[in-house]
Amino acid sequence: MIGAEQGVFRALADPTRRQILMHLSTGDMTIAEVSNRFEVTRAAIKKHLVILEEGKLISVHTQGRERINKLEPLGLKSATEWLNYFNRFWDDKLDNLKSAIEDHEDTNKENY
Amino acid sequence: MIGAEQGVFRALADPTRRQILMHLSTGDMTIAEVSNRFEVTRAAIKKHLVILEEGKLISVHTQGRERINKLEPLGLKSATEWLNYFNRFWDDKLDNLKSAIEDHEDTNKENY
DNA sequence: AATACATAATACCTTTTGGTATTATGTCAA
DNA sequence: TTGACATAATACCAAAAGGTATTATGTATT
Repeated sequence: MIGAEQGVFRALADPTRRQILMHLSTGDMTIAEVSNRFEVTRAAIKKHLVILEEGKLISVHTQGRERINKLEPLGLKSATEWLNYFNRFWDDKLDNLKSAIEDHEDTNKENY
Repeated sequence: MIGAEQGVFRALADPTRRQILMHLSTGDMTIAEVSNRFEVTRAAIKKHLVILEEGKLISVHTQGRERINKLEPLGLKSATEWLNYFNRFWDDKLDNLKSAIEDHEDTNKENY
């Protein structure tokens, strides 16, 4: 539960990086191919790719003079698990509320 | 699918803020109660709480001279949904892989 | 070997972020 | 009403983030 997710949440914090992940979900791309899909410089995109790599959300494979960037969806696991803690928490609250309502209904019935 | 999740991802990017959410999952707290659980200043915690509020992950209710901070787990919904896109994506890849293997096995059988 | 090309590395700039310290405001309680 | 207390607001600082421009490096291609 504790703390290996920092790199992932940091990587996801920037909208450009989230869009890069979306693009990479349609197929592997070189830096040039990624940056063609954005207005910013290739250098800026490269920085984003490094941060995504540090967060283990993508892997990079050198192929001649090109570097292929590949999505690693399993890298999102720690973030997903962290969020699930709260989703469970919320579900429990709803269950408790439901039980409380049912109990109340039962109580009412007893009054008749 | 597109873009209301920025506030949430921004809020989740800081480890102190994620810890605050964890603490609030055990019960509502005033600013003082939250900041007692951290080394940093009350003012710093207050700033984090504002960002969490902007991301709709908590709500704040004034009660006399105190302000009660309350977790809003539903605020995590957009982030969860965003991540689910990739979880689905990953599941599909696994399914495809599985089909491919099964197809290959079938092909092999046909050869006997 | 020479040149073009994809990427890396460096330097630099501006804005945002996370933090402290200090002062102000509003509310409770004697 | 006056003092104590919880929070707000402001000013300020250092570091990190996001970006550009420029130069360097390594790989293909001719």
